[in-house]
Amino acid sequence: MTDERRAWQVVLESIERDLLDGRLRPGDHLPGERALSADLGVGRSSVREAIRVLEVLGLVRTATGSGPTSGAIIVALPGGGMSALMRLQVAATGFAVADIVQTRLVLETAVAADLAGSRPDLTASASLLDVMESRDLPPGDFLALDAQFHLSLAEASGNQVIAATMAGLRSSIENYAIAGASTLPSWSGTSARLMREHRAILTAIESGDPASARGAVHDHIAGYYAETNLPSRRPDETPRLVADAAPSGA
Amino acid sequence: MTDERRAWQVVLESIERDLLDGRLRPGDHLPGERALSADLGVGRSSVREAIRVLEVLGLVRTATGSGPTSGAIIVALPGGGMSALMRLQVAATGFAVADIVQTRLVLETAVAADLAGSRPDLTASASLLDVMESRDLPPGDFLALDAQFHLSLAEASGNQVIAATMAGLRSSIENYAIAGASTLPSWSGTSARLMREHRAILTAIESGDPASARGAVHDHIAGYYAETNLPSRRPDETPRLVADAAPSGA
DNA sequence: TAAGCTGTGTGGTCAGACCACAAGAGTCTG
DNA sequence: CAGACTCTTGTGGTCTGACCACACAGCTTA
Repeated sequence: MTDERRAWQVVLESIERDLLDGRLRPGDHLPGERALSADLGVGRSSVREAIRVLEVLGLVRTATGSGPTSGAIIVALPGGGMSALMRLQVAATGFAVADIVQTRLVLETAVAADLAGSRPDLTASASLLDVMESRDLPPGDFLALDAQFHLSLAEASGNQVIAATMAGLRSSIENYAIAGASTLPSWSGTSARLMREHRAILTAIESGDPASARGAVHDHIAGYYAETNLPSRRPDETPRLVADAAPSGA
Repeated sequence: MTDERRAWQVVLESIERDLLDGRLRPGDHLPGERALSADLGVGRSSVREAIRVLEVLGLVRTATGSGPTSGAIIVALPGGGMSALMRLQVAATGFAVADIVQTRLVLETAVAADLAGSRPDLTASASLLDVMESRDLPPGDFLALDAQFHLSLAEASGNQVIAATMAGLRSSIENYAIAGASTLPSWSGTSARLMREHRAILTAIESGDPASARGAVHDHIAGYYAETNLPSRRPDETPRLVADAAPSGA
């Protein structure tokens, strides 16, 4: 009964320890799969399962071939993992869409208020708006730029955690946002309103008024989702009663 | 050049589609690994890599043996995956501890303000405080209960996304919180203060005053981390310049 | 009837074999 | 000598087949 941990968890823990102790840093290569397998005394398939987890979590990037860009490299890109996690949780009804939207409201209003207090450089955000306003875009393209705009505000705030979380929240309900666009009475009218609201958000931030920045963001997000009638939860769902031990996770 | 996607991504996408289309719901069993392998035309090892990802993300639970509790079962427990993701991102310096704390502030103050407005049942939270005050606890045990208390508030708000995110944020800096405790001049003094602040938070919520609830939570969280001088970022870190394509994630 | 045993199907793991790929070393050619 | 070419090497990606430990279901046995 030794070996309480699965073999792949041994690999994951070994890599996590190397990260915490500074033996592995972003940009470094992981040892090859065969070498890790031999070092840790586990099969190569177990090593691969651990690396797969790290890849989905946005911690490593893998590439075949030879040379300095090949192999598994530590990258620490939080966005990808957050998006995958939240999208799948929404798919499995672990997350309700309404909760996602509410969380967006909390985070984005906080970001806007923070930016209004610090007056950062928002040229990147503004140029995104220029692109959106330059020509008529189909809903999919428009919403993609819209997402980029919101993300750019989070990045301007300098908080990587909030930025990554927002990216994940957004991508998890991307399908709902796009599907909702097709139910609108007038896409051109809605998109015009969204663009006005975007400008209003920037104006409020640049005027240094946290309260009005917060309000502008709130109305912008809440307005779109109210207008598109997104599902609060799967209608055919029975009350969730899934109670079980959480996986020991990494 | 067909087969743009890796084999394990094919499996992941298939399962995600089944979830979205309602063919798989929480509580259901996944087909066996060998069956999935045959159905999708990929090797069993690729199926296992996909399932491993789902397990770490908190979407499935696997068990050996036979019978209704064995196999891979959809569970949709967001907490575990969020914790693993954030802990590893912190380990890889993708997330700065200061950003984690700031995000906690944003989310938890919002939760407190929300609770103050809705007057929910907080007996679970209160009984946790009773336990914490019943006897002198070592820092580790105390902080574990402290985390549970904060989580219970998020759960009382009913927002699963915020609750899961808070759990992940908290666990990602658990080590820092515990390490910080040992640097305190007087643990008993600090813990007494923390307990007072916990009661103050509950009182503010129950009095229905969002602003003071928000303030109480803010001071509580910010105070502890200011007192423990947690690292803002690894000191030996060069400016991060890791730019790379994000893994296509699931 | 009740206790024990065995069959069967599950995930967990390993070993080995290929493949495609990309860089670098070495070779050939002008 | 410089450039283009070829081959070697090492990487991750995948598949196959083989075990193991485990847990339940049903049968066998006392």
